[in-house]
Amino acid sequence: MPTASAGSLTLPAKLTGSEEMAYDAQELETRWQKAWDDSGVFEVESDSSKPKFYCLEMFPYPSGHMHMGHVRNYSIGDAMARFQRLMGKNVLYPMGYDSFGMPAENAAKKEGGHPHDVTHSNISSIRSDQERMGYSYDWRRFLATSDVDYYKWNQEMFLTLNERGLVERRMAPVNWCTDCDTVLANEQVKNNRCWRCGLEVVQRDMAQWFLKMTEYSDELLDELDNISFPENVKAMQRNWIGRSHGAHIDFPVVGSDSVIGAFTTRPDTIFGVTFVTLSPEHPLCEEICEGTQWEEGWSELRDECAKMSEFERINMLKEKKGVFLGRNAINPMNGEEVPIYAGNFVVASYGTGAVMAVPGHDQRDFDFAKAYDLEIRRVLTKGSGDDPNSPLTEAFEGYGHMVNSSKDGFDGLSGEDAMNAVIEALEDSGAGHGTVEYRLKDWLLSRQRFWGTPIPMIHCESCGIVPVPKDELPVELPLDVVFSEEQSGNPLASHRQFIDVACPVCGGNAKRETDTMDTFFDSSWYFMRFCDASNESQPFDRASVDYWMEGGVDLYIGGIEHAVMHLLYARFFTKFTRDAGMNSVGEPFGRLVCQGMLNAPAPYCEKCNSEYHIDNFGTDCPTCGSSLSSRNAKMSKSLGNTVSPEEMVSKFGADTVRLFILFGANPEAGMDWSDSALEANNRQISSIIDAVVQAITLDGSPSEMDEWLMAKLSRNQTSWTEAMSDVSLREGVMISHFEMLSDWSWYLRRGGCDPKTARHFLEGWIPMLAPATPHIAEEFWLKLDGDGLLASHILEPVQLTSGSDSAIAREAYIRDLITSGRNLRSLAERHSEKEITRAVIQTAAKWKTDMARDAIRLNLEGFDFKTQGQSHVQTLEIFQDESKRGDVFQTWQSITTGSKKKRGRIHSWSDGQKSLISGGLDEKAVIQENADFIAASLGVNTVEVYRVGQGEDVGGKARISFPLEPGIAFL
RNA sequence: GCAGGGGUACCCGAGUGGUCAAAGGGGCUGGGUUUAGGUCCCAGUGCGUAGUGCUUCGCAGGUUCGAAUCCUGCCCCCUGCACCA
Repeated sequence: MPTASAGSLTLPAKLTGSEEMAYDAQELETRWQKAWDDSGVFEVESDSSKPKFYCLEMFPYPSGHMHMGHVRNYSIGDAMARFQRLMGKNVLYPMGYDSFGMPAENAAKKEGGHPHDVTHSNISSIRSDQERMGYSYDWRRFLATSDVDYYKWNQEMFLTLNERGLVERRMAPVNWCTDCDTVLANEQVKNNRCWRCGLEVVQRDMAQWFLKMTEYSDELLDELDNISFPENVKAMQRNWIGRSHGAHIDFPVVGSDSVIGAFTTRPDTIFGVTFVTLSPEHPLCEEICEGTQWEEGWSELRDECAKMSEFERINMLKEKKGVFLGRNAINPMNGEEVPIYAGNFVVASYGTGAVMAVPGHDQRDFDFAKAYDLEIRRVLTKGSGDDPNSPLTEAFEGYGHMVNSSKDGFDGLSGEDAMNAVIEALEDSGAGHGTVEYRLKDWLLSRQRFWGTPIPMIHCESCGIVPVPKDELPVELPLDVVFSEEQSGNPLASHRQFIDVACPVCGGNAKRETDTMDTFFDSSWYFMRFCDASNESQPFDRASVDYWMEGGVDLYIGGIEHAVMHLLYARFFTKFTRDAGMNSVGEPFGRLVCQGMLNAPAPYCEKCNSEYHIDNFGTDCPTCGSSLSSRNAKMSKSLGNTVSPEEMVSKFGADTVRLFILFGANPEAGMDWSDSALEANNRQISSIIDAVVQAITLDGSPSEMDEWLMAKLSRNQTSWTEAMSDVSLREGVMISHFEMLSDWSWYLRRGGCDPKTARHFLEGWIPMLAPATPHIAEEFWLKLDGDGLLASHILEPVQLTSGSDSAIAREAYIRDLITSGRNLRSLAERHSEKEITRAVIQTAAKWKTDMARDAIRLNLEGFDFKTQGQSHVQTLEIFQDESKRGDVFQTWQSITTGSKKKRGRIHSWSDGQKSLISGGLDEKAVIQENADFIAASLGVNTVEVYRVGQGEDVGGKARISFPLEPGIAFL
């Protein structure tokens, strides 16, 4: 038996009925973890003969320990990886660490030592937490981005980017975080605050390294239509890239050679321009007003805007403010002179930092014009009834027909036509052209920090900036660097041995670049490295990446916080490497799933509408003093409502934690932590163990329940496979861990006891338990004497047999009978003076079931009951009996067309019910055979059953009896 | 303001045209088990009723033989972006 590697067993191989499986989760789980590890069962290689599945989680930053958010992320991924292996896929499921970055550097500063050591001890601790959860990673593909084995390829990729003209060093106003002592990329600034530390960023002019991501703007945007990302992530990326189509229009400055270039998305409003607005920082401002009476006003405005952060400018300044700059500009379409203003609402960094102002058709310009008494001109009408000369009370921003054009050939045009006509005219006169603007900026890559990949560039006194030759890589981070709290800035900058270098071109004195790369560079291609993680001659082999990443990573799971940053950079990298001939992939992630928040109870004050740290449980609100209630809030350190995975695992075992996480909510949904629910899941596992032990030790003979059980297994497998394939893990787990168990219970309750059936059932069921709870599943597999490790087992779906539908329908019939019997019994009790002891069941008269069968057949043939039903029913033999005519009509109607409120039964019967009727189910016989069970379920001593007419019409129930709905009288 | 996602029973939450008075879980109620509590098991949980009924899925209309599900308008909530020209 290949399972020998599992070591000593908790249980004897053969169980007797009374024995219970001692569930020692700690022992059992670590034993199987070791068995999986020893067998190397999760190690994979490219294999073009098998369909592949690349399952990946956003790799973690190695802070001290794994937290619940990680557990959720990886439990989802592991369930999917294990599921896909069961489906016969070649599954790549790797794990690594995003280990460069500030926290390690800060820790080193605080505690002394080197970030390298801090990082490595963190990695081993988080890795052992992951191993304890039983995640099925191919650990041979382990990588840590701060290892030189990895970051040397960062440097090579950087040089490749440089070769392809995608690297640029330029002076630019950049976002600077004083707390982190470094610049930040646009994507890393949220509400003008640093994404990591939350401090407000300031603007500085610095020479920095940029990656020209904007070269891929269009593809990054357009390809969003073809990939399976959640809509909100797509929306965020679209928003971020911010493509707008429009025109660039040149407005010459009167009495000067200068020209103001303005971008507009609405060239159709060109004739409505009554002034031009520049951002106060615009270089032309000074030139225009220098030495005039207007200069002072402008410099005041500029200083006022500069003092404020961008955040304040947006939120505090509701009022439009501007100053005239003393000169006019010429509208190139009509030669009209319009005044030039500087305005506080014009953003320097978007478009050209200059706006052609059309107050009639732009609300901001309208407000500005009102404040400064400028002309508001209508050049579009809403419709035919709209008077082109009536004054506007607000800007009309929609599309409309051009009017009041001071040039022929434009009035009457609207929308696209109008815009195209204007663009064409501008292009003819050379005063402008159609163009596209993007909100996306190039990626600011350099960081003034130590713990990152050194940028492989050299500053030579005579040759300028020179790339490090590829064969001289890596440029290693020195280990002999001293960190201390007093020291700020990058210690590389004062490390002589690192800095001083000979120029690779001329051999003269040169200095190394001391900036390091943004750590998002590391995570922009790690998923490709995983495909070929031990390659020593290149970042990755093209064939490996093409195999594993065809169609992208099949499932990528992580948090929504990376919707713009990481996901956009990774997409850019995949496109650049494709164009560099390193792969043919193009899009990195085929399907992205963003897991929801994990919440846990925290003290909550309804009055103040805020949550407090859990230390406040049992006290009054620290703000207002009213009593605190409890509410679920995002698990966070600040609220202290985090739950330690280690503690939960040591208490309940990894399987319980995994089951709870997966059953608690679907991956995308938010999820509330609940101790009682966790315990309930732990009990569910115990119930499953009991059921499996019982199934293994079953001792009896076959019955008609066997077919039912196998039919249910088959159906459940089908719906389970569907749910799991779709990453609807909650639904999947509900089937595998709840419905399967309740089917088994029903089987037993109904007298099923065949060991052979039980074994077949377990062979189908146990693999379904593995994705969520792999350890107990593996243990069951061993107990069942299954073939090899369950971890490498491929599930053969159970085939439906011909009688499946009716077996299931038959049991459903009994269930329905009991359910309605129970309801009726409580009614009967009110009408009965003595205690109820027996039930008399009358099944429908033969003519009724014949009629039902007839109707089902006719319905299949496309018979039109509405028009032909009446005449058809009159041809029936039973109709000739005059005393029954009313009843016959009514029954026919109930079966076929139904009443106003209730549909005909041919529409409401399930396929199984129809097959019972068509197959001539003998209801009386079914009830008779199961009389004891039914009697017990209905709480009566005896059940009598006969067909209407074959016995006394007890309680007048014959009237009510209907096919599949017998009349029941309680006595 | 723009974009995306939502509003389902006491609560959470599944449900995209008929098999829906609506899965599952929690809570609550009753019964069993127990010395008791807890656990566990069974049942109930819109109203009505010795039965085929009535009323519900944010609000108001509409399409349909039939709507929680499709369409239109409105209200409210969450998330992201935002004087982006």
